Amino acid sequence: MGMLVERLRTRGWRMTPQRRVVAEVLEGRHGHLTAEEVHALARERLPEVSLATVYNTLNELAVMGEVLAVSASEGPKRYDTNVSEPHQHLVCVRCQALVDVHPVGQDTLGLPDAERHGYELLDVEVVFKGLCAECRTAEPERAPKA
Amino acid sequence: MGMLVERLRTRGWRMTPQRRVVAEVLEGRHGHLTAEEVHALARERLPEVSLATVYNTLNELAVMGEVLAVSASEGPKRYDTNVSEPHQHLVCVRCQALVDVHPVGQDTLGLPDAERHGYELLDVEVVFKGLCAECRTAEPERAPKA
DNA sequence: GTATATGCAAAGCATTTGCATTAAA
DNA sequence: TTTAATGCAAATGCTTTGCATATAC
Repeated sequence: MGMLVERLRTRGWRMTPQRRVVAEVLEGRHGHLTAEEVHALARERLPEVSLATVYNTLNELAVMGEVLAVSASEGPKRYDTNVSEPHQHLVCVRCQALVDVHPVGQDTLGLPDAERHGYELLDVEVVFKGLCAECRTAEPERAPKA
Repeated sequence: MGMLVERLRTRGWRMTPQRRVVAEVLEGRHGHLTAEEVHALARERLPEVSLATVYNTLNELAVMGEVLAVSASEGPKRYDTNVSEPHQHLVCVRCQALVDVHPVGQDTLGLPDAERHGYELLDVEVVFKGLCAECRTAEPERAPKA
């Protein structure tokens, strides 16, 4: 059984079959799944699990910092299980395929005081946009990829 | 009358009262308005204009590059009229107040080949997240600000 | 036993769309 | 006169919520 499930239980998270199965799906696949995809995979193991519960669980995991909700400008949110390693995203503008890229230009993290407008700076989100290899050649539309 | 309206007409854009009024609202206010806000302001001048038309018009302007659709992770899209000057955004995570900040760490625009995963790079979006001055002190929730 | 999670179905929000009507060119 | 834009209301896609039931602790 996964470390994620352990960690959550020790934090006093009430463990149910539904929550366990969601945690296991996330732990198994390191990807960028949508709520629907998590739901589909969770159902393979536990057919009764509802989409509402998947959403609730993903939101809780996000609050606990165990998962990162990535909102591409198009389409549904993706849930990123890679929370330990700092990274950024590269998204295909055509098919929404998403990959992790690793910090280059970390210096962007600094915004000079003169540019802070009184804000307390918490984070920077950097999203690279492009066309993935398949979309550079293909004509027809494709389904999004994790 | 604004230069925006002129420019659009010379590009062969069919000019209607609705479109003109939307263009004028955008030109008057340099801000980051939502579609609803644009609609409200447009109605002050032309009460019959519909929300659907505002959406259609904003989308067309975005395709023409006259406006930039900014999707904050929370809430509706903001339409940014500042398209000439390269800049980035700083968003309050609490009230969604949004300000422009000016390119620092432009070098982020480069993603080394080794990190490109076969993608053709088109753009980078950099969004700084923080707490605005008001939210740093205030307790109660506030309405979003342009 | 009690607090909390679940499933369902309905509501929500932002946005798009179909279609008959109207108006710009 | 032709081609395209409008308004409306309904449909869409994603996500949240209310509430009665079920269940982990």
